[in-house]
Amino acid sequence: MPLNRDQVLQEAMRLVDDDGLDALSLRTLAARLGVQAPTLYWHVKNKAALVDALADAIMDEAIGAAPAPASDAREWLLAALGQLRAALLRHRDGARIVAGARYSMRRGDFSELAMATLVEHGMDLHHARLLVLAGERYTVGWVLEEQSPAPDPPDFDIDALRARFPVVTRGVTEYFSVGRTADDLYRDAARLVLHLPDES
Amino acid sequence: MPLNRDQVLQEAMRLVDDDGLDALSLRTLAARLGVQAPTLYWHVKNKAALVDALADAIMDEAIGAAPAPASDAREWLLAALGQLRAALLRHRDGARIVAGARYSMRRGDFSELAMATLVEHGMDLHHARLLVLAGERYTVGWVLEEQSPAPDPPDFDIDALRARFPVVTRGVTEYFSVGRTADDLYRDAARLVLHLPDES
DNA sequence: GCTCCTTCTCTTACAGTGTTAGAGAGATAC
DNA sequence: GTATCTCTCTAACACTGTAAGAGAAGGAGC
Repeated sequence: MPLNRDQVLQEAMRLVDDDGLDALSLRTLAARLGVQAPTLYWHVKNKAALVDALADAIMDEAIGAAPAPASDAREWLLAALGQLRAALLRHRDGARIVAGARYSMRRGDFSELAMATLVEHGMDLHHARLLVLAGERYTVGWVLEEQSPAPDPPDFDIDALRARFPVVTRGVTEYFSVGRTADDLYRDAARLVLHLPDES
Repeated sequence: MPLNRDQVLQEAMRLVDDDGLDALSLRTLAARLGVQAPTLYWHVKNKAALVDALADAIMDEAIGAAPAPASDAREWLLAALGQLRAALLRHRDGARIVAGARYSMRRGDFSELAMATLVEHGMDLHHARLLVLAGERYTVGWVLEEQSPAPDPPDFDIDALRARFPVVTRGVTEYFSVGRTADDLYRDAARLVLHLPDES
């Protein structure tokens, strides 16, 4: 049975999940599919289009996981953005893939869904747009940072950091000292962005 | 007179500004400096370190342009983030460069400056941290999107977009129909993120 | 003057990348 | 039985980052 496009995309996603976006080469992908590299060009226009398709797949997960309309518009948006973050985090380099996508209609689909839902809840168009734009870009920027690999020991001198960034390190220890998690941090900052009442 | 590291970085930045990050190869950079590619390894550890240095340079511009302490803490942060955005926009692919930097102390310097200023203004540590984190990541995510090249005509069918994204396109036309600019959009959304009173 | 050492640039080479051109196998349609 | 379509192949090109090591130029110490 011949190879098909879906298998290519699926295996590409697996490769990225395993070894990261930088490890995605057409030759190694082809090898995992038991095929030669140029064969992939039958199923996919080029590498950029392949990565765009991965971005679409990730955004599809986010859209599919979007919550049902809730009582409060802003709470709904927070939940939707939380699902976006979860979809990005689910795949290694997910934020980089989505942020780097050239032509992704799914990005627009997510915005459309979010704005339409807010407007349905009675929010005016102007505020819905600002809120969705801010929320999306905040979230992508956030996960981009979350997924960027931590420096290794030689460059990671905790004492030097404490000396150079006293206020920041105090803020970090203050935040996490009471058992809060990285998820809490995203959510707390997101609530701030979306003008939702403090919860912690 | 021998080449030195600063000239390498300066020319690398010029190359990126001219032709984009994807056009930055050690061979073309070397050619512009009248030198062979491996020579660059004397001045720079490797290409990743070179890009990190570019990120540092961009962040230095942002830090150097940070405003003097103002009367209102949040207004100050808005101005500082505006300068961050300006520094990113000043260089082609600036946001990609900064977002992709592996080991940049300057990122921390910016956060430290921002948080320290907010705390000096009397804001409590907890809120300063959330606000700075949200503001920075929002801004980087924003400019990342701003700098991603627009699709070319074949893929850019305005009518198809209007049909697929009715609410979004209505929002876009509503916003820009009264003469507002892309700068306004960033600022309006940023004021929302930072809980500053609406200005437009 | 001579030697040593440091600083900087060179040539050569390697293994890997995305991508194109075009040949060819295998099934299907007429 | 021939033509067509679908899919995979081989071979090659131009390019990438990077390593190894030779060699030129200049100053330091004697």
